[in-house]
Amino acid sequence: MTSADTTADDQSERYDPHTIERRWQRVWADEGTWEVANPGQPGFDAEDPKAYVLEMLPYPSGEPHMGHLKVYSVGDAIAHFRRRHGHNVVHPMGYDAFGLPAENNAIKTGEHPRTATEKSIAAFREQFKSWGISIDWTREIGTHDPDYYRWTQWIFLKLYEQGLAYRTEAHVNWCPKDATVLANEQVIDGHCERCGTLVEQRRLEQWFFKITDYADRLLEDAAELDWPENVLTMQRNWIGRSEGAEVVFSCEQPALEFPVFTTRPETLFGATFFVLSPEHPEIERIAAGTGQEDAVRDYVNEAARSTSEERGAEDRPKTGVPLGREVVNPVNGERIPMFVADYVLMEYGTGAIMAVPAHDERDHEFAETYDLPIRRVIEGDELPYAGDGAMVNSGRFDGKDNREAYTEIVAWLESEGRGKPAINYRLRDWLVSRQRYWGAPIPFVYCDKDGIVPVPADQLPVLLPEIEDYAPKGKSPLAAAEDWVNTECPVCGGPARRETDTMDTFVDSSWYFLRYLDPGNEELPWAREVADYWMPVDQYIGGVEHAILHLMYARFFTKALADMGLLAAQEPFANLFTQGMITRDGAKMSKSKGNVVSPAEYVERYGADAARTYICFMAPPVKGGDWSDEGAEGVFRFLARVWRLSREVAERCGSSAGAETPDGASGEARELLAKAHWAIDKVTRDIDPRFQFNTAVSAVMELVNDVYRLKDGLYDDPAGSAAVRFATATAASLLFPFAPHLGSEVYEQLTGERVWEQPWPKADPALLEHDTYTLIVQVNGKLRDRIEVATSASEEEILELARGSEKVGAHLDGGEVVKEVVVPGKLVNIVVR
RNA sequence: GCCGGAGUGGAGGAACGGCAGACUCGCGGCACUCAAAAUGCCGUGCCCUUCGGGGCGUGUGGGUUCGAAUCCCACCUCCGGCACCA
Repeated sequence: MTSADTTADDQSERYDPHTIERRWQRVWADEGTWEVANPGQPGFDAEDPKAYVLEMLPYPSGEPHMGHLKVYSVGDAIAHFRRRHGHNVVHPMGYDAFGLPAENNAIKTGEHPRTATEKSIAAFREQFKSWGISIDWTREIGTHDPDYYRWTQWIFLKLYEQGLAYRTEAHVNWCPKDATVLANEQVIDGHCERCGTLVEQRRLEQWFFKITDYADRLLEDAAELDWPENVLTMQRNWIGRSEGAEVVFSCEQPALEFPVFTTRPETLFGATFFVLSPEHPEIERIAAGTGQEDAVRDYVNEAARSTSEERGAEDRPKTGVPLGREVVNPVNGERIPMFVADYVLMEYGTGAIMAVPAHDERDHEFAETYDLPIRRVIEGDELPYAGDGAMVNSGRFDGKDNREAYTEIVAWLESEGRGKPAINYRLRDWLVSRQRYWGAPIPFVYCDKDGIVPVPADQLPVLLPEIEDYAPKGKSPLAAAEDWVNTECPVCGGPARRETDTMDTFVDSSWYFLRYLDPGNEELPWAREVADYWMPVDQYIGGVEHAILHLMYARFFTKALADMGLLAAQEPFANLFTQGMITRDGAKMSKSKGNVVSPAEYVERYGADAARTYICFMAPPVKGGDWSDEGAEGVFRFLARVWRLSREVAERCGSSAGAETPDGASGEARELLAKAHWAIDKVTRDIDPRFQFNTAVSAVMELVNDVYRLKDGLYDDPAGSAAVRFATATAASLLFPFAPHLGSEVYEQLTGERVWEQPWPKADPALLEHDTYTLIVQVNGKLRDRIEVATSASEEEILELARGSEKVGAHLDGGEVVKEVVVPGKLVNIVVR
């Protein structure tokens, strides 16, 4: 179309999302429509039930992408839905503003991470507002704000008081490119989660949070959560609880005891050798004086050099070196040789294992390689055999079932003081130190006299110093800020040095949902009565990529904070919804593939309502969805169709106040009202328990299609006209959670009312019932006829009608009727032979 | 290897064990128009058809059932998670 074709008059007749969207956004901003009061504040209504609707907070980098549009579109629909069900809804927004990308940018360009971050925040905020998301903006936070990280530091100190934060030297994952340590959770296949660089092992003094103390509670309480099963499974696997026994092997020369963890204590008689991890602290002592010193040292050094990926490689042959010593098997006094081998990990169990080659695949492989004895102790398939069976070669346990032997052997070990039942976890403590600039400083100082000293709470926040050079040098860039580093000890007043590491940004996001509730509180991170009113989050929405990291850390924090008496909630997120990823041409959107669709571009072209509604319509939100420009445009056309309908209906039917279901309709008017109530019922059920927004939107499309189909025959009759107006207003009302601007516009046009102030419509059961229905008639399970029958018809009557059908008769074909199945309200199936 | 999830038209996707393919896109047709766009309406799984209808169809092969996309078993493919955790 050329501009010459467009007259001024045409313009006013065209659906113009920008005008409509700006108009309503201004109303909501001016009136503070989405602001909600806390307990004790004016306007707070204790009578209403509460709902905390929360999407995962965004990391502000550049501009929002489609994933953001999706998560906030989904969350906003829920927030609107709950509000119109009479809930006090808190729906806040903030920014996970510390982190590496801003800092890496600073290294490249010299731009302060704060400047870049705040630029991004401004862009995010502006776009979120242009999307019309119903956020209470008075609660906005940024985790990089000293008013926020002051409390992150405060919580760190609280954890320290409780013994849940500690500093120790440990083998840690080190990313040479980012020049920082990483948590186990941030190492993917031996590579840095962020930059993909191969991770190295280093031994460093680091801060940890003792999440392992909560392993059992994190595991048990997961059962109570209304979360997707796959997320719960991932968390269970990550915690990796295994039950077994600790068994003590002793070494005579040098005199040492070696506890090992095993899940198969009943195979103890099959232990034919013993293996230590290369990182085991006693290695050198054991090998000393055996003539194996050099070989062992070489092996240990080699293991230290190799990366965790090399060591973890799938088909890597087992290697090891004899230590030249023996340990004694406590069940039979047998001496078995000791080895050092890198298939034993120092981080799990005790860093030592008893090797049972007959019943463990790895031990078997090692025994084959080094020609070590293999002794079967459980009958069964070929070796290595990991199943159950009767015990053999196990002294007085022979012939017993292995499960039974398990219990008896553990009991016997315990009575002898050589073992006990034990539980091991895969979960490790959370390493939180980062040798980077752009994060919350860890609030401690080191004093020669007083050691590790927490910064007193009244001296918080420990502000990030301004520095010149952000480039990592193997220690934190903060170390260069001499004036800042050198301080005085809070205990003795003597000279002391500040901790120069900053916190993992997952610490920031482990409690943000609490700060939203009381963001202005200067005395405490939140007032307990406020948190206890709102918590837990009733509906949390975000990507499944945070199934382990963020969601586990936030659960841990919540439990720890509850244990300190700061909170009643034991779990942060009662319900979790994980949205699927939006792809383009079947592939993840990425700059390198050049298939990125930016929300801003689309919103500019078709409006926020169309963008949001399309996101909800393209696929069930839990699944991914492939972005198609044509499909998106189709939704825009649908919204325009609604808008045009609304103009026409307002003109033809008038815009009387309210949207009550008109009484006394019959014929097509009644049919339309019934359709409207069907849509109410369908949309309501699709939104709430099902999160099937795509079928909810399609139900509204069906309703609108029916209005178009029937309207011309109804305008002239008052009852018909009322039905058309009601159906159209209902469509707007049901569309509102997805397309809030257009929903508001149309609803106001037809009723004079504000849709968000109206309760969510309720389907009238009387209108969901029909006088007749289409009976399906099958012969041998195949559809042969459809008959319109009265809803009131009895089974006998239905059967009579079915038998009487000509089409059915043609298929009975003289066969013998052996069975007739009648499902009233649905179908008849006649079985012939 | 282990643990999840998913395979339905040309595409995205619908379908409490009971009409397979709602809704949308795309495509075809009609109306409006000088014409086009926009809009409105109709059609659109595949094959056969005497136009009444008939056959086949939800990854593959079996099974349960009056009846299976849906439940069960085996297999294939794809996606996600974990992976030397003793």
